[in-house]
Amino acid sequence: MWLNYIVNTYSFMTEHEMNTEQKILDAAKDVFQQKGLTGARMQEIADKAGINKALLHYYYRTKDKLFEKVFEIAFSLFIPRVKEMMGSDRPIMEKIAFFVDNYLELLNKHPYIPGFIISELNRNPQILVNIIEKNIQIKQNRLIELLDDQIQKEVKAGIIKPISAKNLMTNVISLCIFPVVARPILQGIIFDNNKKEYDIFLKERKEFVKDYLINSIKA
Amino acid sequence: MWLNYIVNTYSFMTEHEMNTEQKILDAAKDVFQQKGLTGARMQEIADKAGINKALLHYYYRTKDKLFEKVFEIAFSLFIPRVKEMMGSDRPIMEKIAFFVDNYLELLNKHPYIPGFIISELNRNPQILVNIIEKNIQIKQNRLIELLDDQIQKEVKAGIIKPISAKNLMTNVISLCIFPVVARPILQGIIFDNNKKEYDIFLKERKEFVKDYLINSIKA
DNA sequence: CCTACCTTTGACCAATTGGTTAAACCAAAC
DNA sequence: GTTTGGTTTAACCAATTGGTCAAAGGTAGG
Repeated sequence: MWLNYIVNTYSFMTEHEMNTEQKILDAAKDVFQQKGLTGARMQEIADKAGINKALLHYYYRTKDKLFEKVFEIAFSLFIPRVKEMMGSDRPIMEKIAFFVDNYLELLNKHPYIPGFIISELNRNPQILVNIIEKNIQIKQNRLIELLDDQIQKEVKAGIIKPISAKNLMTNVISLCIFPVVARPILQGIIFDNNKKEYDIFLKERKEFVKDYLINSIKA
Repeated sequence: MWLNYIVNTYSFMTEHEMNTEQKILDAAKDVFQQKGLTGARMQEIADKAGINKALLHYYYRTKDKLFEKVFEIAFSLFIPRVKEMMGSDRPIMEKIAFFVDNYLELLNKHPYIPGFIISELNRNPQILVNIIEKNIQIKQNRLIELLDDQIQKEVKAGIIKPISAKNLMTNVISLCIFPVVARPILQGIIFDNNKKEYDIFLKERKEFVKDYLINSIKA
């Protein structure tokens, strides 16, 4: 089970219903992630969930509704986490170390979700607007402002070099996610398509990225 | 015209043919880029090219063949460029500055191509194998080895801090491409979906990334 | 047992989609 | 002006696909 989302949301359901719905979401997540909204087939999702196709439409009336749910779950697993991790009151350098550690672990557990989010969001940016409308606490402007206050204080205190919160956040996230999202290219071009070598590379990069980021801002 | 690829490849063609074929490739590029292989419709490509759908199949027998062509053109615009730019015999820091300048300019001209490549490659990594088979000079292992030699020399000479070529390349590429590829997310979450602000951010980031990368490796 | 309600299914449908074909078109060669 | 070759089109087709529906299955309460 990739997320006990449903368990929390619909705790009044019977065990049977929960299992079917969970099986559907699991299957849908796999298929949508690999083939995208337009490439996925309801029949394939039904097969993978071990149910009839009509039952799929019984639980989620349309393909779009099912997709929306899957996307929302994937999104809520990766994005709000940023806020949690960067919102504490520790020094910047500790925050970065903590973030890199945790985010790379999360990425290791769910390597296809960021690519899925990015792909589908590029295809239809409107999804994000809907999600943000539904889910107000996702807005992170305030986080960026607060983070920037903290950073500028630490800059003035001579702890770190001058940098904006937006640039720092972008750097941190880029260095964490891109090597996972662009794996086929980097593995193919730089690593001659050697999967094992790339796995090792990613594993070793965990410590590297942390040190690199911290050293790059240390005053 | 997004690329005079055809002109070079099929220079024996009449002007008329060239125009039709170019119109097809232009339209196909737009549609494939926005909707992906599975989301694109041959009818839409034909409409956008101002021709009949049957004519599309006259030039490119199948959707897959047309897609392959478009993908290959997009790919060859972005990937071999890395080799060109990193293959000179200048010092590492100059190479990085040159690369960032040129790549960010290229990205500004074709912001949707990297996302397109990454999306489709995640969906079907086999494409890359085919392209590399066809196009031997794309293999860049040798480049990485040479680059690593140069780096280790400069490290020993006390010019830059210790780093591997693979990590350095990954960092440079990540910091350049990710903010463009993940624009919908970053713009939505960090910039409250303010398109203009994000444009400014990307523009200002050009100098920032260059300085950041160089300072991060300077001994 | 039976009623009532939710779940599950097989059969079916209308619309879409990639692809084909035969005929029309058109420019250059003779 | 007619033949010849590639180019363009309208009409058509078979297969796929998201979605529906009526009926069957199953289960808890009376």
